[in-house]
Amino acid sequence: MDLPPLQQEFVLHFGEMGSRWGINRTVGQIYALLFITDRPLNADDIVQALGVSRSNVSMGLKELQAWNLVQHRHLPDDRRDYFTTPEDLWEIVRILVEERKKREIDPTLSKLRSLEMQSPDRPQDHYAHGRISELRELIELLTGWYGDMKQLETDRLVQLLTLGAKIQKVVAATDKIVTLPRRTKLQTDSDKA
Amino acid sequence: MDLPPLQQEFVLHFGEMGSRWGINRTVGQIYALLFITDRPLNADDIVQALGVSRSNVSMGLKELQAWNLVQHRHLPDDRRDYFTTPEDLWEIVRILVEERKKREIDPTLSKLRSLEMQSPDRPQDHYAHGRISELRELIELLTGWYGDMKQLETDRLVQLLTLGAKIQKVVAATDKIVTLPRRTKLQTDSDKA
DNA sequence: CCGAATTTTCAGTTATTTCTGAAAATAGTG
DNA sequence: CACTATTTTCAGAAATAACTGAAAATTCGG
Repeated sequence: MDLPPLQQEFVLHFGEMGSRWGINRTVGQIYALLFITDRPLNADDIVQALGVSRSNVSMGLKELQAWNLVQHRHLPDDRRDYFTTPEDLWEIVRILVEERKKREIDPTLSKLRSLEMQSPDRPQDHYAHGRISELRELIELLTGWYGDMKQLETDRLVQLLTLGAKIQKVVAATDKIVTLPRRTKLQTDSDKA
Repeated sequence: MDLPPLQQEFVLHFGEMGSRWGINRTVGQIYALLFITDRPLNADDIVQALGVSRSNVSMGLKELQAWNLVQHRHLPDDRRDYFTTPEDLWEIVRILVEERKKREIDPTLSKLRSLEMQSPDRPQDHYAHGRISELRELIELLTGWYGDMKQLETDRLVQLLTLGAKIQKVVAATDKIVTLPRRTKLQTDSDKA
């Protein structure tokens, strides 16, 4: 690998982290490299920086493009493809979450719903059925919330995140003023009590 | 695999999903099985249900224990170890997030901070330095928010999630009343404008 | 402390994923 | 359309991860 120390350590770290998230090491490294580099890079720049094969880079870029995680550029008087990451970190977060949802959450929700439909309530499936419903409800609650949050402009989102727990007081204060939607059926501590 | 259809399909699905998240398929299957089963299971029950080797189950359970994801039980007049998942789904979510944070986010934060320290501002590192700071700030904001949220009782949390985007109106309404903490340095749309 | 029941470990095997070089495909230029 | 630059594909090699059976370790009742 042919990179200055700061960049190298960064790239290696995200290569490692990537592999814990089911992302292959090289793909993680390519992304990290694009992320900390000031200008668009072409495939050969990446080959040189990371010391992996040209074909590996090609496959890695293809993967990143499938995830919408890199932007494609062309420089004047240069036929080669150049790549960058979005400047805006929040944009990156949004894309990551959105793609992950599309690939993992949505199919899981379909599967859970289909499982609830089929198998018309055999007694030995009772418990499993219940757990599947609970899980589906939980995921629906979380994805519903996410759907709301993703509409927000970055400014508002940062504001909410910064508020943190204080939000609770705001809500508590306005509890009786604002009309709350009906509660879900998810079991909560107070249900048990 | 020796399971009724509903259970089998559920278990297979989460085995698959697991592998996309860097969790090995068998571990995912074991957890899914414990999750939809009404009673604690011992290792041999799992061997029988999933059709994998005893040693594989032993290693899988060890992994799940390291992640705090299973509860350990003993039944009277039985020396074998029995395992279950928490009844409360929210508890499972909390554990998952907490462990993931411990293993992935916290080390990443340390790494980013250490990178910011070292390499005393060589000009060619300027951009990388900036990106690293931005990323660190973003992660700090998110983990700070998470730290706040995890304090909340399930009830309150569900309430907030259910409010969803409406929360924004509440905040907007009380914007001038509640004292907001200082804004972070993360770039936002309005900074650019 | 002995022996049976149970769990864990681990070296070797198998399966899966990643990576490479070479060849094929594609795209741009004159 | 031919030529060159560039990217993509893909079969096989290399690396990694998962899985197994057998043996070792542990636990517990007597």
